[in-house]
Amino acid sequence: MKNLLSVLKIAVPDKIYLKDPETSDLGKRIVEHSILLIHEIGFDNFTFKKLGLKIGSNESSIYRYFESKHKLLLYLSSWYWAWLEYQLVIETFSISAPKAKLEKAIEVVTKTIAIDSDFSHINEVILYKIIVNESSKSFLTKEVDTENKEGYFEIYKRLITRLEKMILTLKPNYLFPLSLASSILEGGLHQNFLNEHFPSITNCKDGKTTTSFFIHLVENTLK
Amino acid sequence: MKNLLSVLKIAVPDKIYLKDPETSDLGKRIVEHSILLIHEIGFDNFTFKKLGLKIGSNESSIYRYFESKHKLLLYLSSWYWAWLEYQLVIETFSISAPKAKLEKAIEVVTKTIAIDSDFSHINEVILYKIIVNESSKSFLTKEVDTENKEGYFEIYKRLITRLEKMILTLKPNYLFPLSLASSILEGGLHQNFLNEHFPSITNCKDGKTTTSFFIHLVENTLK
DNA sequence: CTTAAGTGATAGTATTACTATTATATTTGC
DNA sequence: GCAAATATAATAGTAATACTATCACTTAAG
Repeated sequence: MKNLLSVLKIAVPDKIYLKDPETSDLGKRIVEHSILLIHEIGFDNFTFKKLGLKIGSNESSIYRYFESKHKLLLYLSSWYWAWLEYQLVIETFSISAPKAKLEKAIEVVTKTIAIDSDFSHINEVILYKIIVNESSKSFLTKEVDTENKEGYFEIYKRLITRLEKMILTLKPNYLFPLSLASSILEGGLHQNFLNEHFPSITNCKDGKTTTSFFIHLVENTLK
Repeated sequence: MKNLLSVLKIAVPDKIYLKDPETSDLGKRIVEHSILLIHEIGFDNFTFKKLGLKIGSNESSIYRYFESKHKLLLYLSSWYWAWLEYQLVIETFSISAPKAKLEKAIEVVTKTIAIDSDFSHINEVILYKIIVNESSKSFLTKEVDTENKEGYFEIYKRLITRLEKMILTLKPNYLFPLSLASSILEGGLHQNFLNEHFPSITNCKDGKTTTSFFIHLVENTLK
């Protein structure tokens, strides 16, 4: 995993940024520290000015990479979904039994990320927390339809169709494979959000994991 | 339904507002037109100044009712959840068979609201669209834990525990009744969001409803 | 060694999300 | 019917936000 990712590059739709942050030291520091700062103060309170201060750089320089903080959030989200897609593919690749394959897939996309794979400047544990707490804001906007047409959500949608395929392999005549797939993905994030902020309305705690909830749910649904 | 609601008042936690908007004509116009304006331009672009302009009133007067636009969103969300709880209770009250009761409950909480009950100044069809597109922003903030302690999400949580009870009545030994309940509620909104903005990753369209997806899901899960 | 590209510094703008103050209009209690 | 309280409106002001524009300087590439 580590080896492969040191060769491969996580590919984010290039319309999201003005200049690819992976191509320079400053770009990498912008991404790295934006994750830390958004986690620290929340996306709503996050500004490029504060980030500039944190990395000892100038606000105007950050604007050369991302035209707005919203685009930066889209970048971080896309990066995460691409990374997760990669995890999904390699972890399920060698499994041929449809049920076991889908189970592994559910595990990959619903588990809380707790270990940083440490192959890059990006801290996946913190990034995952941002995804749980902020990623919905990337599509809950008035501009979502235009941005969708521009391709900003391609990776996310591709991830869902990957899950869809696995569901259909297990049960070809199931009527809601896409809805089930999107429910697993968003629902997984939501249960982990509840676990953190509203523990009184989730059972995914005290040893019972979000993954086990969804595996049980999906298995019975597709039985 | 109409008759009852003309006697009853939808009760929103009173810490959410500075002055109860139900107690004055201006207050009602604030709520009524904030729904229309948020729907029109989106919550992020919505300001009290624009609302004041729209209702021919002053920004400062609106601030006497709500201390921020975030509090207004909390108010609208709470109002909707309270209204939905009321629908849930009266629609399921007379059903004693656990399975039929839960089915009706799922129907009530996952269907797209298309008819305004017209008992008040609040347009429920438009409000529902705001809930689908904006309500997550009411809890996706850095202040969520403090606000939760203040009781701003009580109605929402109570609604989920109502669903939980119905689930447990049908299957007392089920391990995830709260998670299933919260998945139905948030998942229902999310599928309707996808239907509107990302139709390529949902099956809840073309005659197949969100409700039928969840009824199938829940029935199999609790079998 | 010239040129282009990247970065930094500074300034400026319209808007936002409020707070504060004062004035005016309306309602209520006696 | 009138004073007092309350509600609303008008205006001004503030710090911060989310940028854009310009210019200077430094570094890297041909």
